[in-house]
Amino acid sequence: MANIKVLIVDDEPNIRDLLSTSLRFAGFSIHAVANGTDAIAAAEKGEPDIILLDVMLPDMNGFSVTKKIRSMGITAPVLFLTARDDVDDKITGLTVGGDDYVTKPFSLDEIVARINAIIRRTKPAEHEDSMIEVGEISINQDAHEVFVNGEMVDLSPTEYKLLRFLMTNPNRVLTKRQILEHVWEYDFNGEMGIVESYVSYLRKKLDPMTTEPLIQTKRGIGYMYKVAKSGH
Amino acid sequence: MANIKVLIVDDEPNIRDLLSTSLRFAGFSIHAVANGTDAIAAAEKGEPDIILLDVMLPDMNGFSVTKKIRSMGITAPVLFLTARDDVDDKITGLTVGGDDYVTKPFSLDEIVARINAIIRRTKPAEHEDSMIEVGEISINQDAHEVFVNGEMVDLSPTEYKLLRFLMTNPNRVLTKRQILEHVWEYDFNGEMGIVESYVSYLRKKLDPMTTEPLIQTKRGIGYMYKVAKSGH
DNA sequence: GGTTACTTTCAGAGAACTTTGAGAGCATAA
DNA sequence: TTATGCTCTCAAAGTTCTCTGAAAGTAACC
Repeated sequence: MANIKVLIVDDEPNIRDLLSTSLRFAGFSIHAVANGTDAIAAAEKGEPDIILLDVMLPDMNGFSVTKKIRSMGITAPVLFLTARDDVDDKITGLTVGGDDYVTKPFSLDEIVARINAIIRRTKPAEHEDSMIEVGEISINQDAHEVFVNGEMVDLSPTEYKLLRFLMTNPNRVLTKRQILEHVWEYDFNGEMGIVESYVSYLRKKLDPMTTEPLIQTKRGIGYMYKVAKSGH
Repeated sequence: MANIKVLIVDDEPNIRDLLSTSLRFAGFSIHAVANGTDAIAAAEKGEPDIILLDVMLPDMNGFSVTKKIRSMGITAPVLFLTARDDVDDKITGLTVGGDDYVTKPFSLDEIVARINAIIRRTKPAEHEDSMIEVGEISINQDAHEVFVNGEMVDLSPTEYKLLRFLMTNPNRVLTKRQILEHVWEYDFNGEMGIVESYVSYLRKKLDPMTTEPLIQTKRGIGYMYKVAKSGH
């Protein structure tokens, strides 16, 4: 993957750090600022490939920022961060370009998935594939569709995200905490038992269609999506 | 392996010494401090590759320390040390990026394994292989899987840890006390007979699949994982 | 051989962990 | 409103693991 530059704009330091750290770890180049004025300056100077933009900023709102940078000839797509209540026609109307939006609180895996989806759409040359195929299961990330040996399976949103996270880390044990922190929203306050529940749901739906169970339990640690090594 | 610098942050002198000594022995460069303020200074000056950070510190908690050093542009991954009770709800959001956590009381072997796992993930270039291969047995540390002559063996968590410790010290006699101190948690209060029990479990599972017994008894001292010297 | 000290193995109680089902609460759609 | 689906919690039931203690086995030494 080419080096993708992401500009993060959020006034809450917690969110900014959370996003910076985990997107940097996901392989993106990060520049983070706290307000609209800095965002406009950074967009002009840094030539980001994508902008993560909080809609509520202290000095101006995200839409004004977008209009301003677009008028400057910067076409980088914008991924808006917004509170759930603010998702009205303003946003849905604005996501015409390559833009998209995510509601707070989000999950880290969700943000990474959305960024990749946007890059896929806007830079077809240097993207990652929208299909994830590991073992007997394949996922179409654009359509959110899951196929087991060619047959489609209906998953709830959470089941889908959990499966996607497991499949992007095949043959590696993931602790329940890792799973919780990637798949669930960052302010989730509940118990890890929910991971166990959702693994159970996934197994119930997937195992009847596979030749062998795909999600292995690693007692005392967590779970692992197991695939036979292809190749040597 | 490149020289890995580890910054240890813990206010309990016992724990600090325990960690310093055994991590130094494991080949890391160590710098140890007792509080958050010193940790921030040391992180800035020493440029550690990884930070071992107690969550409960006298002056500030580990979360604040992490935020502070991350906001200074230091991206070193953090391995949090935390009491088992605090894991439930307070730590969510901590293990971003390459971070991980270990609950107190931990075992020394566990700490070394986690550090190596984090370095493998964050510095794929200069890491050690996730496979340990000694004699007829190989261990995949990512998947926590053990193979004897290519065939997989199912081990319990403690059996796995014991075998890993023996295999990282081949052809060296390990006293029962050494084994107890590395494989079991540091506050383990029981008898050394448990080492004998677990060696017995391992033999029962491994010996039927090897050409000769691999764990030798050194009467009056301890045990040794024996391998024929492969031509250098 | 006989004695002693150490080691191996077994069996079992209790603890820890996992799986699953039932259901409350909530949001969404008809 | 009612119906449907989803998320999450809780608890019961099942499973596996840990550790202890005792009995049987083995090596070392006199």
